[in-house]
Amino acid sequence: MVNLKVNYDEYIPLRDIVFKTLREAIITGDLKPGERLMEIKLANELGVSRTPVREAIRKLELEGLVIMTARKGAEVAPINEKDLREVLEIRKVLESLACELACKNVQPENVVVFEEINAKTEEAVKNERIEEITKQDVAFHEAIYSITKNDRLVQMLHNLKEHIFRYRLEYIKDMKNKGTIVEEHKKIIDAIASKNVRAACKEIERHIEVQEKYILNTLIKEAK
Amino acid sequence: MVNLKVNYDEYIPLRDIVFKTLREAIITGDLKPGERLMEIKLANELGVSRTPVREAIRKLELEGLVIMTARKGAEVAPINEKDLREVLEIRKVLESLACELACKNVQPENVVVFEEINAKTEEAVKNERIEEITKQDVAFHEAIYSITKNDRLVQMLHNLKEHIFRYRLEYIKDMKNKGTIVEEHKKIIDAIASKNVRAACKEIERHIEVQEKYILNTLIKEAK
DNA sequence: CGATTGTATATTGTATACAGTATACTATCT
DNA sequence: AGATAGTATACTGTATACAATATACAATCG
Repeated sequence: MVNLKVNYDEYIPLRDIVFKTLREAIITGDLKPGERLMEIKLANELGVSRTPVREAIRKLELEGLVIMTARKGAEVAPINEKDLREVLEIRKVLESLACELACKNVQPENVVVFEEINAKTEEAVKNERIEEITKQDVAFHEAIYSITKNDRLVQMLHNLKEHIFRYRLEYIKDMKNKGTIVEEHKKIIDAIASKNVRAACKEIERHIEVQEKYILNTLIKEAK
Repeated sequence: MVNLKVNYDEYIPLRDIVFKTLREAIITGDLKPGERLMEIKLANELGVSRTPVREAIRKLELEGLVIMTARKGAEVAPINEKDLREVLEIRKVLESLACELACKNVQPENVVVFEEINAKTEEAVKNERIEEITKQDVAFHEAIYSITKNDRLVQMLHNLKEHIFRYRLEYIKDMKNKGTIVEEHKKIIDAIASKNVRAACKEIERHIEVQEKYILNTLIKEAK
């Protein structure tokens, strides 16, 4: 018999496509903070009916990317310093937990992967390829997540990272800090490789704090 | 002029009512793990149309309380040891963060509130009033959250706690551990009152670990 | 001219209708 | 009898229709 498995993952409901599309638009800033999300308009633009749009908005609401006002509708959640601080405060302890779990589960082959990613990051930094730096940075953190064996944690970190992205796109353009990323990642890799939980947590927290500082600088600059 | 503020919070969309109703039903076990959530059936039972039911399900999906299968529908997420461990692992670090922030922000009057709640808990334990113990336990943790000044953290902890509730209802009935709650809370209060971050974190983590142990015991017993 | 009311329009909230797929059951064939 | 195909039914996915409310603008009154 031929292996003709009907791939169930193949079918993606419109609501999920709309959800991802809108989320992407919010994260990239295509939809600006405060901008209203009008169902009919979005439906027309996306070529679907209101139903999938509404369902997508419900999810965005729970993710905190849009704010609902009863009978008025949804608007893109504002970004501000308080929000950023809150998210990073949480992300810091969750990334730290991820590192702790990574220390417990790490295998030699994982370390190889970490180092490969970091080599690519270094390369990207040399060539000043910002897109690539971002991509590899994400890949690095994902690689850590993947060995935590805590699916819910991974999901939550994904979610938080998307929020950060709303800010980070600006920050990453600031090339001043690009050199330190590689070094910071190196320290984290070493700590995890040697299963040094304390050091790993310390380094990842510092790593996030560095980010925080740069992003806040950018925010303040923009406000001026 | 008369103060006739039209309370905007007064109006609650059906989808939110349905959402809360279904969530409650899942948490209390009224809707059992694995049970299918059929839209028409639920709509009829609740006396609404499918639309608000669907939107509520979308939110439950993102909260992880229901699992979607494309074109088949939603079913109540199963509860199992892995899920519980994952949630508690996360909750531990987030509660710990909450305590850390509480240490930073705590005022004398907050401590008074903590102690009042714990006195009520002790009273409830004496009278073996399980409902009341649960209520006061929740109030205690909420009281800590309320001084963290991190709204997103509070929201996430709320969410996690609801998941735990699916398990805890069983565990709290096990009266063996009821005595220790008051002591544990006392230690946490003292640590926060003296702004001893390290001790507060240690105690809250231990507090959650105790819970975890009891819940897991209950789960294993039930599996038999 | 400013304030207020009335009215039209836009938008959300909710219900319903229609289309397509999955599931269960029955009938048929071997 | 067991397997397969056919068919009816149930349910989700999507679109649309209708109702209620918010918003903006014009008309009216003082």
